[in-house]
Amino acid sequence: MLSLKKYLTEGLIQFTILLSLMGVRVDLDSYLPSHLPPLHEIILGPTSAYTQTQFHSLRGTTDGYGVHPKSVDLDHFFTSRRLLSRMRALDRLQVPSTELDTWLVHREADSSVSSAQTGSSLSPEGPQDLPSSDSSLRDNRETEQGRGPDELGASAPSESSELNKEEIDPIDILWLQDIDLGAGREDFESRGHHKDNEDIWESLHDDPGRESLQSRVQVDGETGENVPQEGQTAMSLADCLSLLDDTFQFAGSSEFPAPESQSILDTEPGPVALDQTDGLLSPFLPDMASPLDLEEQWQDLMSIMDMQPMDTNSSADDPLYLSLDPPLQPNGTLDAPSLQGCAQNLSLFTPSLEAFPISESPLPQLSSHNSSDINSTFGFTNLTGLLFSSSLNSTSNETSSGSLQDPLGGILGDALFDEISLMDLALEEGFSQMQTSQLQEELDSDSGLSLDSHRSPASPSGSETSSSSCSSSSSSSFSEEGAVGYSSDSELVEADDVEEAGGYQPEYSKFCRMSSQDPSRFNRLPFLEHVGHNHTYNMVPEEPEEPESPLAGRGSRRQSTFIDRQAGRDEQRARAMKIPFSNEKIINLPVEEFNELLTKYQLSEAQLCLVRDIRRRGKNKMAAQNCRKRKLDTILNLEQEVKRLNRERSSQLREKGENLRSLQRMKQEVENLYQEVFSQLRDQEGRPYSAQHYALHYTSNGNVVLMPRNAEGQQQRRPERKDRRK
DNA sequence: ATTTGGTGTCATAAG
DNA sequence: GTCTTATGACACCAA
Repeated sequence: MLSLKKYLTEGLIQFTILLSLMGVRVDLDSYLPSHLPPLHEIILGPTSAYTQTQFHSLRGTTDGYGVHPKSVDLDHFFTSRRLLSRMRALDRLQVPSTELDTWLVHREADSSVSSAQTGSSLSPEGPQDLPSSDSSLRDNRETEQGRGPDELGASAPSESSELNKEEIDPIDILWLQDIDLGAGREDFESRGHHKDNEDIWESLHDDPGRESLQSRVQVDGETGENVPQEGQTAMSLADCLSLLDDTFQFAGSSEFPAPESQSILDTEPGPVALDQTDGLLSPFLPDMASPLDLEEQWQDLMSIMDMQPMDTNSSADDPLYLSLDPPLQPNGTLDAPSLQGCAQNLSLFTPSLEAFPISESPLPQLSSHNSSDINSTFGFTNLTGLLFSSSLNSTSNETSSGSLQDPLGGILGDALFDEISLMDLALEEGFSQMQTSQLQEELDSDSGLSLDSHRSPASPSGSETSSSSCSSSSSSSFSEEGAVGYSSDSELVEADDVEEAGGYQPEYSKFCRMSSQDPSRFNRLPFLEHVGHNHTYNMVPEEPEEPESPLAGRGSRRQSTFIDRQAGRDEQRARAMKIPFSNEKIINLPVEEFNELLTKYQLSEAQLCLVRDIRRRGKNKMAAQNCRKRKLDTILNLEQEVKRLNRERSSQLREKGENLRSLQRMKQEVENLYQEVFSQLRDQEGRPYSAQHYALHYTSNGNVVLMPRNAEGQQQRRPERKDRRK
């Protein structure tokens, strides 16, 4: 019975995987036996991300920053923060986070990319932004899903949620492996993709005057070279390339002023031909006699793109032309149906495309970027350059290895992924530098962090006036905030924040406790007033000139010090010197009123000196309190800034990983299309072309040219050669 | 006995 | 020149 259950469970899981292949999401957890872990744990293994830790409750507030360091609840808060800081210290490690469920799946696909994301995207997010475990989990997932399409900038289908994509991801890997093993080919051939492709093609080329598959077949039939799939495949390749070029908008790149997509693919209707020419180069040029740097390669490519149509010049050594006419709009852009058709076409050759809504979600997002954004985001030249250089590398390897079945295979297999890895590294470093500089800038520029901003004379002077005005009527307002005279930005912010202000106010009252020695606060309390005025005999004499109280020293030292602290030494001195007005007035009166007060009474020199000292010390005491509070606020602001930057960093790392993955998928599709086209090309004798000696190249007018590899090196330097089309 | 944080005070610079 | 404010440094105290 148990084995039967197990069998059924495994079958359910496998069935779910199959359903996910078809884009159907099945929640199998509800069907699983209760003793089994959830399905995602069965598939992915148990993750700490799903372990609901109650560390959120360690913070009473949203993130704990509302708690002032001087809060009476500070022990509790710092305990929480210590735990959290430990978790943050695990930045590079696996930190429990609800985001893990997204990235652990990708780890299998490309560990190089996702590992960095996993480490970095976790630490600052997760616990800090989670007010409670339950709601945080839900919120995070919501934000994750809600943010996903936005970050992709895509009109992603609603059913292709983030989770769906992640579920399909490993399946896509299996698909790719099947393709590599040749299994996928027969598979989708057996599915009758020919017919589908033809349908798609016909739908895209409903006008008989345009290039149709049949016409291509006819032309190909003349030479006896091509089968109908070639045209479709070639069109798919062209569409895909146009998509890529459209997507990345290489034309706008100052570094690599690539031609616009329509310049590449804008082909007037004409007979499809596998012409022979000798003069064209291609970004796919695999064989490079001499290694050129990317700039030179691009110049060559540009010269090719700018070539005018060539005059026909048939020769035995000329490379073959394969004219491709992608369904372009009059303006040269691909309309939505074209995209759809391209996606479907692509999906026929690369079933993984069905798994990834690449034509819908990533591409529009990427196309929204301008070239500088792309460069800044990816930190590399462009896809064409990548393909170019990578194909070069792969070809150079091919000549030695002899395996030329996959001219672009090196792109994904070695060179491109290496470059992506390097790019990732460079991005990582650049990002860190950028973030460091950004942090520096913000620390320098942020007024909330600048001490100078707090040196605004407004608040102290305002406090001075307010307290002085209050002091004229009563002494009640001295120890109020206005008397302290410091109001920081963070204070205002936290006061505005309902969640965070709660912890701050008690602290502020505690902070105000620092002014408990102030006479006004002292006088506000009747019993303390009584102590302050009537128990001076407990005062321990501190200054020799002050007359000793006859009862001094009689009380316990502890009691005297307590009273001393409560009353204030200056207060005691003032009483000892029989100063006829309160210390509060001495300290807080404006200088004019203070001088007027001094002139009102006939004071001795010692009394005058004491009064001035009291005033100086009192003001300095408040200044010191303000200064310390300002320091604390600065520390708090810095801490919040660090937290914000950590969140920003993880978000950008996550976005970078998504972009890299979508780029890799696009490259994979291009490579698949290339292989598809190349493998179906036939020479006059009906034999397939050897990848060792021939390679497909891409021209500016949308043609794909089959060129001998040995001629490429020669023609690389002859970009002025004119295009020839039949 | 030592450490640590809070507080007051002084000295000094700057506005 | 005076007053006020800010701040580093130091000492004291209590936990």
